[in-house]
Amino acid sequence: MQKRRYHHGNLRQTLVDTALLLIETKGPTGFTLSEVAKNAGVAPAAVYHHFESRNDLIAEAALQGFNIFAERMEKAYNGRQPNALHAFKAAGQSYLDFTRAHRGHYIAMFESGLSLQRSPELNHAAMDAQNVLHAAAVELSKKIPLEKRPPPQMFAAHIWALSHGVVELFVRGTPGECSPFPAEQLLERGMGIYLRGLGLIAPD
Amino acid sequence: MQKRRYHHGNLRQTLVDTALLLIETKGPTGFTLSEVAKNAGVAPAAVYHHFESRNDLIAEAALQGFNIFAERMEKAYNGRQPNALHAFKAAGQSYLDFTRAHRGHYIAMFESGLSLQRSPELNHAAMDAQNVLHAAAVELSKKIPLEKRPPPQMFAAHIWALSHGVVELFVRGTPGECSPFPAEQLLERGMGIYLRGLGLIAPD
DNA sequence: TGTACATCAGTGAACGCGCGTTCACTGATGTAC
DNA sequence: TGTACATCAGTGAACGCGCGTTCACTGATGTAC
Repeated sequence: MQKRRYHHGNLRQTLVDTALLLIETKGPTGFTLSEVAKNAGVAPAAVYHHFESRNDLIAEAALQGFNIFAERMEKAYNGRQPNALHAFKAAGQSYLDFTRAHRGHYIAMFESGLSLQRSPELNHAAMDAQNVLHAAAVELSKKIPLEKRPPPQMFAAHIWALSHGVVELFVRGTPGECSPFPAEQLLERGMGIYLRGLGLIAPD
Repeated sequence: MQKRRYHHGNLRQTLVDTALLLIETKGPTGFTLSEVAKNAGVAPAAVYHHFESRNDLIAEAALQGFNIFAERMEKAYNGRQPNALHAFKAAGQSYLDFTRAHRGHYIAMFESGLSLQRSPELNHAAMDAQNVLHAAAVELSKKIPLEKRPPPQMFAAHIWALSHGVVELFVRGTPGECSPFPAEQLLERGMGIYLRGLGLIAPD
């Protein structure tokens, strides 16, 4: 690491990364602007050259999170061609992977209490992520007989809710609960049972 | 309302109720001890005659929440005899009802970040609530052929996760998302599909 | 029934702290001529 | 190539604020005799 100069060069992203680290260890309310600045080796006031406020910094972290998230889902979905069913399940599992690999982002996105309406960019990024799952659901629902086909948005919502619930209850310590089963297995089998209920997997 | 006397008479519970109201409007981090005291018409220091700290007050709110929650689940489950399937679904739905009717409690329980291990009573109350669902799952799983029967704890976890996910994503404003469907319907149909996948509902 | 007194549940003023934010500033950089 | 200068990205000290908590206190209550 070369000697610090007066001009940092990449302070904005450094601040985001530092904030993410702090969020991971202290939660969205535990981290402070001053501490972010200190850990980045910079005066608190310097932050204001790059962000309007503390919340603006969190929002940027969340924004980057949604982008990474959408990208991962997309990749997971496209990678496992040609079987649409496998691809769909892979997209669900990537939800879990993401929360593990990007805890800070996840917290900023879903547990920091910031509104997705706070900026058009943020809202757009969130929608993008959601749309990957929607598109996958639309694709998959073509294989369900028309008369027993639920709206694709609905079963995308089911899978999302199941994934999110598994994460909140059994991955993150939120209620201090430890799972009786590994989260991956829990989600995998949950999705399996659900998809069988839709008639997408043979009853055995 | 009669004139306030020097001794309140029921301050402890009043403080809890006041805190719940504040939590509902401001979230678990937005409410302050001083404000609770003020809204209860009492000096901040008075709180310390009833609670050790701010967190202790939140924990009491959460404790009461788990008790109410367990009671409701129990009632929903027992009420709809004799059909075990209906009873199970009712228990799931009561999760949703509870979060609507007791938003403050719900937030204190699941979104305040306090550990369930902080006191044996709290932990016990949380377990009680969970056990209602477990017992229901055990009962219901008897109707599944042995070889395709998942551990009852697992499918209790699935239902819990699904309910929790629906609440977090589509009832509470957490990600600022508004649901494309009413939450009740979403959960109802989600559980339906899942239970069909288990072979507990005829494929129609 | 009346009095003395221990106990309890409040008061109100104050504290130390650390937060987010502002301010006038200064050092470094890039560009026009 | 050298100089003047506008612009940018930092500094560091200070601010006002409101928080959780503590303290010595006082008024009300209940009980023993």
